[in-house]
Amino acid sequence: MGRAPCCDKASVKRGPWSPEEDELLRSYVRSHGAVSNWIALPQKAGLNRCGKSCRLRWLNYLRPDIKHGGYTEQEDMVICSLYNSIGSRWSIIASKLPGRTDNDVKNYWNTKLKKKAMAMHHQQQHYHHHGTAGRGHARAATIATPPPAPQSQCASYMQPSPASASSAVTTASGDAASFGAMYSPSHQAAPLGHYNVNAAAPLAEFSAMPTPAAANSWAINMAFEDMFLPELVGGGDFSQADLFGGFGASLLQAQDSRAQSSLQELSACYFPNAQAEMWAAAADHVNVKSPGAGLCPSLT
DNA sequence: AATTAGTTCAACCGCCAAATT
DNA sequence: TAATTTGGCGGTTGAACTAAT
Repeated sequence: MGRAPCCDKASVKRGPWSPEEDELLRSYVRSHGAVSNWIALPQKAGLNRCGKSCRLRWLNYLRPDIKHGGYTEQEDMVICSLYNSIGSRWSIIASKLPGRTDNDVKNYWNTKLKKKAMAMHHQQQHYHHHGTAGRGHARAATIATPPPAPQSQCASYMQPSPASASSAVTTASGDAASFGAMYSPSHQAAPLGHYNVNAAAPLAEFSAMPTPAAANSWAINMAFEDMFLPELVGGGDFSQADLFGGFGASLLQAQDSRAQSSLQELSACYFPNAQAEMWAAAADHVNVKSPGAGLCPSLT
């Protein structure tokens, strides 16, 4: 037997909210401050709605500091960077974007940004297939090839990671794995901008970010892989496919202890449960000490 | 002008973990 | 300690809207 529903779904109103309902909820929160019990709120506020629905409406729409639409290039970069690093942890990603909600970021990614990134990837694939004849490996081509014109330059930086070249993209982990596998940091070039996921301050942690005036589009003016947290992964190859799939072996072979600890810290932050098992298994093969489980303090 | 296809996004669903009883 | 309640999250859905034919 499952748990009891939080409300009687047959009797509460569902679907789009009316302006009157919005006002009831808004005025209740305004007069009572932070809501401690959303389940009890509908009755107190005079709303015929499920408490969870009220909470969602407030958090995703009625909160006064919410921003809708109009995503900036900087925000795009934050989302792509974090998605590549941690996958679809929308609440964490949204927490780094002031005024954005997890639902909004998720929708934005699913409807627009993902396509944008995929298009860039295909563009890059086309460049390597047709513009670098005779070269066997995409990465080698990038290193050997001077930066071409802007549009092609974008493509040239879009490198599938070595891990993704084999079966990584077909992992059952879905978009996070495949996208991460496609777009991973593969060199330690000085980044135009990068994001410190562990920083408490949202957006401000970007350094030397191109301004909108200087950069009409990050897709063109920024090396895509530079967005992907080189400081956290020690500058080495690191992909979502590694994280979800062959996690232990390839990562733990890294000789740089600083890189190892960064990787451990990152994975411990976001995958505390699965991560403990993986490190335990990996420890059989490599002499690496497992970090403690639990979220990073900076993320909580 | 009518129809179809594609896109967007608010809202819901179901699960999980923490808090409470 | 176990059972229950609640908050929070990510995935999914479907109505509304827009563009294409």
